Amino acid sequence: MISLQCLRLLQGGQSLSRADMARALGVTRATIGHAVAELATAGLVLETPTPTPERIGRPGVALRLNPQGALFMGVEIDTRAVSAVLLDLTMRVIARKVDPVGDTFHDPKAMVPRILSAAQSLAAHTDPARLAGLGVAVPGLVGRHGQVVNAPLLGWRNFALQEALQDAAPATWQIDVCNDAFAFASAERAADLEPSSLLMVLLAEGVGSAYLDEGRMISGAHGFAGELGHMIVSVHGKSGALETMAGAAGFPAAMRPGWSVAQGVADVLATANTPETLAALDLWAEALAIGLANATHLLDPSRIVLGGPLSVLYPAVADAVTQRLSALMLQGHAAPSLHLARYGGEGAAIGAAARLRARIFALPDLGKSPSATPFPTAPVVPNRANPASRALRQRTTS
Amino acid sequence: MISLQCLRLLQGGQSLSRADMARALGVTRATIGHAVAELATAGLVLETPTPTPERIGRPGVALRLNPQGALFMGVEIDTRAVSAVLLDLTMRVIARKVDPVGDTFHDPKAMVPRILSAAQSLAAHTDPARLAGLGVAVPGLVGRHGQVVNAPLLGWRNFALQEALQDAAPATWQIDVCNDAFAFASAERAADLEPSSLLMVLLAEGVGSAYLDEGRMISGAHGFAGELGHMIVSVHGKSGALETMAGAAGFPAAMRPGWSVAQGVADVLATANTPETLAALDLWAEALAIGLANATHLLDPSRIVLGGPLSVLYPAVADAVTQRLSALMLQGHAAPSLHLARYGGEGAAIGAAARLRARIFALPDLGKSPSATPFPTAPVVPNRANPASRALRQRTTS
DNA sequence: TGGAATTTGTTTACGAATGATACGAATTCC
DNA sequence: GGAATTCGTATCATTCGTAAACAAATTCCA
Repeated sequence: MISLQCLRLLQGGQSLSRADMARALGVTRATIGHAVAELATAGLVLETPTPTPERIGRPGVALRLNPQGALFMGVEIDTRAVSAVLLDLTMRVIARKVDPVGDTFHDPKAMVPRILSAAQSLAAHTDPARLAGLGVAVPGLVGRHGQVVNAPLLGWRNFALQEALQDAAPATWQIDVCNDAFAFASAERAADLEPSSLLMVLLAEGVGSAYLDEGRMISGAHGFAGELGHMIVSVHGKSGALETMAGAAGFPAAMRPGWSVAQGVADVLATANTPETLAALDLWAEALAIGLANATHLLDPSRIVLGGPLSVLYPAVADAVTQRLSALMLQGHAAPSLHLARYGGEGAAIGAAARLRARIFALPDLGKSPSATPFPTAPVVPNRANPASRALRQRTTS
Repeated sequence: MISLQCLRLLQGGQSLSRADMARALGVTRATIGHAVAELATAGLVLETPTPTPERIGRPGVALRLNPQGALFMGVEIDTRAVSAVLLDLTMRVIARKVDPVGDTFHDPKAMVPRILSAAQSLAAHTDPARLAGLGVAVPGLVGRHGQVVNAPLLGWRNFALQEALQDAAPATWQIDVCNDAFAFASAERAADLEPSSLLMVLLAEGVGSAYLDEGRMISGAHGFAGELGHMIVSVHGKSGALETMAGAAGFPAAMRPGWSVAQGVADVLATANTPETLAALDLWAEALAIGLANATHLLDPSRIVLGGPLSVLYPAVADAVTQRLSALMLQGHAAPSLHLARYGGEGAAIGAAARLRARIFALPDLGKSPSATPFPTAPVVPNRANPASRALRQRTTS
């Protein structure tokens, strides 16, 4: 129990000594000693070559996450490719693979082996015992059990993707299928040091979102929360779903028939000074500001993070959006800060993997009765009959 | 730790035997025996006169919450009165007091003693040692620390009400100041047996809301979440904040100058068949449906509960609202069910008290290090040197 | 009517986790 | 080089929960 708390202290990449942890958790150093020994034999933490002594007294031994302690695969599915990444415990991408799909994306059943083969080729880079599992991000409505309820872009309806993957994948892999905005938000969350109230807005063909309240994902009763794109807004007298105005599919002037999102965005940037484009951007800014204001009044995030292909247009309208957003805010209601996402095109795939990573740090749900350990705690280096307290000491004793 | 879990099992008013609890929590009966003895000496649970033997074998002893185990006061503040209720552990109102305020409500500082005197007169009904504290519901923006940031109806700005009450109230009282919609939602939540994803919408002069995701209140970064009334919507070409269309202050045709909400509502009901009123109700239904659809796409509640004075008009438009709401829902997105609130005019006061009650059942926040017990566990009947296991047995041994 | 079967609640012995305390180790200060 | 300080560990006591056994209260059935 305490060992999990210790692990959580290292979650953000910090280096702490045992004594630091003891102070942070309000327990004795002895207790931390046991917990760390446990984590070390499980291969989840490492001692680092002691950074800076500085203070008087015996310097502590810095502990950090073992990057190789656990590995996670993340896959993003869209109409062009299956993009997969392999993530280590410190959130570093250590391998990637993009597998273009032709027209096969229409058939979810046919995509299952494609997803798994992309994953398998990443899995080859690492020790299978350390591989926690596979996360998949899908653009569309995904239920609590990873079933794709409706993914209009892909043309999928009611397909139990998580179940299908679970059946076909190695039994040791954990499988998690989720909405792409949820995944993207998880990536941002994992990179945060402290939990915050964060609204992730994914600007792609549609407009998706995910809200993390104090670091906790708000998924709703069915897992469908965050459909910001379907909010009805009215811009310059025209009323309709936000994503018909702020999403790529409805971006005025930019999205010519047959163009990809990237082409449209490139064209907008190339013609950024023409009156036509300026007007279109202004309309976009207006729609965005109203949508974000509505979401802010309902959710009160401290930060809004914009991601997705269209978000590269945001700097062009940043001033207009923030200004209108502030103007729309209720008296006393603080306008959240607006940023671009930390991760770019790979964000959803990284986030899908990050969701699995988060399980390792997740507090047990005290609501339920019995729960298995989130990760098999097999030692990286099998040591015979060690009293656990000697598990680290290689560096010190050598 | 286990004793809290036992308490939580009884939260909804259920009667369970020790063996039932052991099965539910996946622990041995011995463990439950200890935990229950602890709860019994703390005066939080009681044995009941054994309801129904039924099954073969020795019948279990039914346990339930001791209604007198803890008492909570809740106060609602509006422009007409300070309304206070005294709630027991089983959510029953055991005393009430309405203290009309004249024009003094404008001065928050002057309201502090009025709130406390109303509370004191309720506190006289009960044992001070069993009185957990006082919850206060305020119509307006309330920050995380119970400071009223902006309450337009009352004309309050930036007043640290919780702090002021804490200073003036008896030191043993816990004080909690929150938004009225949050309070109302807490009342509904407490009456639920299972945690659900519930959107509470409070239809008063303004339109407030509160969302509970799987039973957990979503309060936002500053505690300002739920300002549904400030969502910009467009109804029949007219665009503006939802509460100017669906709130009493902006209810067309009904709210004549100088009328109270109650008068306006009565007038609407009296003239429900005139074309004018029908048109007004239709507009109201339309605005409500759009607001609820927007909120549903963002939050995905399984239930929406309507409360507040205006909610009595809802049955007149129920069909229109549910129909339009369904029509606006995204393909695959389930429309939530719509209900009227369980509690009427006292809902906010009851909810303010229920928030304190919820603390007794709250799981400890594993994020923080040291936490005091949420409730002083002084025995109701001081028994000398009892080995705790004999604490109940009165009924059995007599 | 009286045992057999069954379920409940408690008791006793034991194991695991954590705190308290003491001690050796590693470093700075002087 | 010694005093001061901090770190990590070892040892013992305490607390919490389990396992197993047992007494109690009831139904079933001859």
